[in-house]
Amino acid sequence: MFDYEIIRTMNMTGNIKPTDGELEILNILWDKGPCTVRDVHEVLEATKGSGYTTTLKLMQIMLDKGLVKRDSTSRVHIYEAAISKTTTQGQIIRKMVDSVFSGNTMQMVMQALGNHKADAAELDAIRKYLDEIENKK
Amino acid sequence: MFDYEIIRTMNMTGNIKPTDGELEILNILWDKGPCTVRDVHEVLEATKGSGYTTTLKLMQIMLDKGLVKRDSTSRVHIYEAAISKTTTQGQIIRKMVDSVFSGNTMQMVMQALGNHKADAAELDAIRKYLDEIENKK
DNA sequence: TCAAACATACGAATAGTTTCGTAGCAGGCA
DNA sequence: TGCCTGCTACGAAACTATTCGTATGTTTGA
Repeated sequence: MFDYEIIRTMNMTGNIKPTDGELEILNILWDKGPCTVRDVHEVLEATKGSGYTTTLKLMQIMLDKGLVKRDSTSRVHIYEAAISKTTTQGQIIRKMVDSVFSGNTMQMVMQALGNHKADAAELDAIRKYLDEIENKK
Repeated sequence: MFDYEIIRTMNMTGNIKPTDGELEILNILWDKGPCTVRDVHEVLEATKGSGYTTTLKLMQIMLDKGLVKRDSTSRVHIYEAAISKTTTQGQIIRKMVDSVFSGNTMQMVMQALGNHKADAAELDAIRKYLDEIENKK
């Protein structure tokens, strides 16, 4: 359907570290799927009031870094995330756990649960998930 | 015991956002308690090979930001973290959940549990903790 | 005493992120 | 055709984070 160009394939397997601004754009792309710069810009303009060329430049940099890919066969380029949402989330969690919790995932999870006011349904969902994990072994 | 100067009290209640470098230093201070620049530097030199004045400068900037406080009554200044470990961890988790999981803490927790190879003891610890949370309500 | 060692302060170079102005090119339409 | 609009490309400014060299002052021990 699209004819994507990918500048640096490196990031597809290697480590990524999207900046905050890049992450905002990735979230939009993950949410809406393939987008033009204008599509992305309209969201960002509403939330941050940033200018069109700002968004454009950022997306061009992301292309260069391999965070997004694009189809530029037509005049209006179409961008899509080049890295998966869950993979990226996992890497960000890992980095955070390493730098803030000395790599102790369980401690981070408990801290997160402690700060969050969870209702009974949410707690049950976690219990069910724990059982699933245990049964899979 | 110590006679601390605190430059900007703002950060004691307001939002903080330690950089990666600042977080490394905070971790050392949380771990070891009050430290001289040299104490901190020796750890950083071993792990990163950074220079003494680099560490010094960073700690001075952190003082200016209110991330650390120091006793400078004696020639050798003594630094201590000005923000608590658990509070900081909580804020970092919140920021991460907001920007990467659209504020959905439970989703983040499940993702973290899913990626982490937890053993039975760890899973039980979480279960016990969930019960505690539920009984407190 | 006085030189070596060690401490802080400060300025500046470097690198990365974010922002936007300007230029140049396509297409549509009066 | 020729103007208007919308698109991409590019360069540079502003800002932040990081690093380190140098200046300067204090302590110590031979």
